[in-house]
Amino acid sequence: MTLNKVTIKTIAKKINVSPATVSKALRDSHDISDQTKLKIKNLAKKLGYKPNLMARNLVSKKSNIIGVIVPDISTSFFGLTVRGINYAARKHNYEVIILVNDEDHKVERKNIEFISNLQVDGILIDSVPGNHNLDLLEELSENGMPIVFVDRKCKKINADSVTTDDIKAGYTITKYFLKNNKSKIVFVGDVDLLTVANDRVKGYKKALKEFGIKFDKELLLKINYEIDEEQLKEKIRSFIHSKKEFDSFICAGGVIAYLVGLVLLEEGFAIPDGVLLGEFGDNNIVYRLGVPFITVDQSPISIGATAFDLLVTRMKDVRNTNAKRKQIYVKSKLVSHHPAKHEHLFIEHI
Amino acid sequence: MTLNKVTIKTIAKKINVSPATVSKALRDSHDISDQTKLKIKNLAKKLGYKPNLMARNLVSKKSNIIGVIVPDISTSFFGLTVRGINYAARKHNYEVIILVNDEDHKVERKNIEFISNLQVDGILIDSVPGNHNLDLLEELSENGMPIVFVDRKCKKINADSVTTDDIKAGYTITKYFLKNNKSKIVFVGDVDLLTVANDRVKGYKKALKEFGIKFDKELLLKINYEIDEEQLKEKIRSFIHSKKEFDSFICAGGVIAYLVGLVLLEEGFAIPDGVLLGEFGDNNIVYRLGVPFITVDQSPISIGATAFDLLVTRMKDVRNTNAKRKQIYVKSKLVSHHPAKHEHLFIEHI
DNA sequence: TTGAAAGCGGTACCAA
DNA sequence: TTGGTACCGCTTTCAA
Repeated sequence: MTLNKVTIKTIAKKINVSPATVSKALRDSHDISDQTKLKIKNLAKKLGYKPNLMARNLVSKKSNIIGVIVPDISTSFFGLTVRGINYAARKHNYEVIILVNDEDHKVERKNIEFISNLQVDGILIDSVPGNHNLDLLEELSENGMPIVFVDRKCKKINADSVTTDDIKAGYTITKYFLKNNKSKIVFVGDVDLLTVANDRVKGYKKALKEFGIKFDKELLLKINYEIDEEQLKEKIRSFIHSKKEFDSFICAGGVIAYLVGLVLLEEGFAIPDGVLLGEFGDNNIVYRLGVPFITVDQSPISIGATAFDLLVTRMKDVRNTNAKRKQIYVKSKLVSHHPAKHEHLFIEHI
Repeated sequence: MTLNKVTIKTIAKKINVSPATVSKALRDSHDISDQTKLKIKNLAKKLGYKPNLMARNLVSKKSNIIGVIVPDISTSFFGLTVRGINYAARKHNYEVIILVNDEDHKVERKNIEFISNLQVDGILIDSVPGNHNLDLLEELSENGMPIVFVDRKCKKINADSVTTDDIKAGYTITKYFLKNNKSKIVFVGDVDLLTVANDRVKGYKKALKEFGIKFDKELLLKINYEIDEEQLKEKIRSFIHSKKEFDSFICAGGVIAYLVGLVLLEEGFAIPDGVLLGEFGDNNIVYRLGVPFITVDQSPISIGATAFDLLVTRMKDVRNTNAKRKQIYVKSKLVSHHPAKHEHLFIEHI
C-alpha cells in the first residue's frame, strides 16, 4: 500500500490540534472555525492526505458501497444491465463494485461472502442457475442485508427482484413461432428447477397448448451453463443428429443461441428458412452468426436502473426487514432481426 | 448492515476465552490447542460469525483486493479483458472488484480515488482517452501503489502496460486496405494526443507513406467518446455529406465502427462494395450491422490475464518502486469477417 | 497455550 | 470552538 502514510494524526501533530479537530474540519463540520478549517484543509492537500475508507467504514458501519454480482460480463446483456445500475447509483451517490463469477456457483458463493464481509450496504445479484447459494443469501437477508435479484429471479425465497416477465416472454415468442407455422420447436436452456429458463418453458408450454400442440419432452434440450462451449456444441450436435424432427429453436440465452446457430450452420442447415432461431436478451453475440433471428429484447439498462432504485428503498428502511418483497417486471419486446437486410422489426410488447 | 452482530468478542465471551485466542483459533494459528480451536470454530459456525474485512484489512494493511477500472463493460472487448483478469486472479487467490466509468474521465477520477482509498493492493486500468487522471495515477504509483495499464497504454509516465502493438496494428490494417485498392481511407477515432488511437494513426500514416500516398488531414475524423451517440452520428453524417471523397473507414474502436456503419447504411452506402469498413477489437457490436468488415482481433482474454500477472509481480516487490517498467505487447491478428457467408478469414498476425 | 494491552485510522460524545 | 477519550472489529506483540 501507499508508503505515503499521511493520516489524520500526522496532520494534527503538524499544526498542534487534536485528531478530532482534523477529522471534523476535513468533513466541514459546523463546529470548527473557518480559520482552522482552512489551515487543516490546505495542509491535508499539501501532504496528499487520503482518507482510509477501511477505517472510516469500520466506525461508521456504513460503506456507501453496493456490490453487484453477475455471472458474466462479456455478454452485452449483463454489460447493459450494469450500465443501468451504475447510472442509477451515480445519482444516489453510491459506489458500485462489480464481481464476476463466470457462471460458476462456487465462485459466486465466494463473491457473496467476500462482498458481505466487506460490509457493503446492499447487494444486487444476477444469480447462477440452480439456487446453489440461496441459503447464504437468505441468511444475509434475514440479518438485514438488502438484496435484490436482477434478471434471474428466485422463487424459493421471499425476495425482491427485477426481471422480465419470463412466462409471458416465453409465451409470446413461442406463439410467434407457431403462427409462423413452426410446430416442432426445440427449447434449449438450463432448465433446472426454479430458474428463469423454467419460467420461459412455462410460457412455451402455454402457447403450445393454446395451439393444440402437445408438449414433447424430447424437444426440451436441457443444457448447463457451467460446462464448456465445446461440450455444449457436442450436445447440440448430437441432438441434431438424433432422429428427432425439429423446425426451430428457442434458446434461453444469447450464448446458447450463438452456439446452437453455429452448430446448425456447420451442419448445413439454413437459418431462418430451414430452421428458425429465437433467443432471449437481444445479445450482440448472436449477430456474429450473420443470420436472421427472433429475439426478446429485455431492456437491460432499464432492468439495472430499476433494480438499483428498489435496492435504495430497501437500504433506506433497514429496520423493516420483513416488509413485503416486490417482484417488478420490466417491459420487454419481441423483435425480428434481419441483420443483412438491416431490418429490425418490432413485433409485440411483452 | 447485518443485525447479526457476532464478532470475535461475542464468541470470546461465550466460552470465556480472550478475543486474541478466538482470532488466532479462527485463523488456525499454531499456538492454540486443537481442543479450543475446535470449540471456537464450532461456535463460530453456529453463531454465523463473519469476519469484518474492513477491520481485518485496517490492521493488516493488506486487502488482497485488486481494483479494475474500465470505461465500458457492455462491449465484448472489455468484457473479455475482464474475464482474462478474473481468470488469472483466481489462480492467485486475489479478489477482483470492477468499477465502470462510461468513458467519463470525471467518474474515472472518482473511481481511482475511491479504489485507492479503499486500500486495494493494486490497480488495473483501461484508461479514458485524454490522460485526464495521469497526475493522480502517477502520484499513487510514486507512493507505492502498483498500477498496470491495460489495453490503452499511457506514454507520458513511466508505467507498466499490457496492450496491443497499436502502431503495427494500424499499419497492418491500413496496408490491407491499400492492397485492396482503397486510397481514400478515413481514419475515425478519439485521436487525442498520446492515446491508443494516436498510435494507430501512426501506423496508418506509415502504411500510406509506403504506398506513396500523402497523408490527408481531412481524412482524419476526430471524435470524442464522451459525447453521446446521436451527436457522434451527426458528426459522421456531416462528414459523409461534405465534399470530401472517401472509399473506406478504419475505426479506432467497435462502438465507433458500429455508428459509422449505421450512418453509412442509413445514407445508402453499400458495405463493403461501396465502402470498406475496418475496426479494432473484433467487437460483437459491429456484427449488428450485418455487413462484412475487417478487424484487428486483439485477444482480450490474453491481454487481461497478462496484465494481472504483471501486476502480481509488481505487488510482490513493493519496495522496488523504481524498477524498470515493462511495456508488454500481446499478439493480435487481422481478420476478415463476412457474417452472412459465415466466413471468418485469418489474414495476418500482428 | 492463553490473554492483556496497544493500536490500525477514523469518528463521536461530552467536557472544557 | 476545541480536544480527550472511548471505541469500531480485528491482529499482534509480549508476558503470564
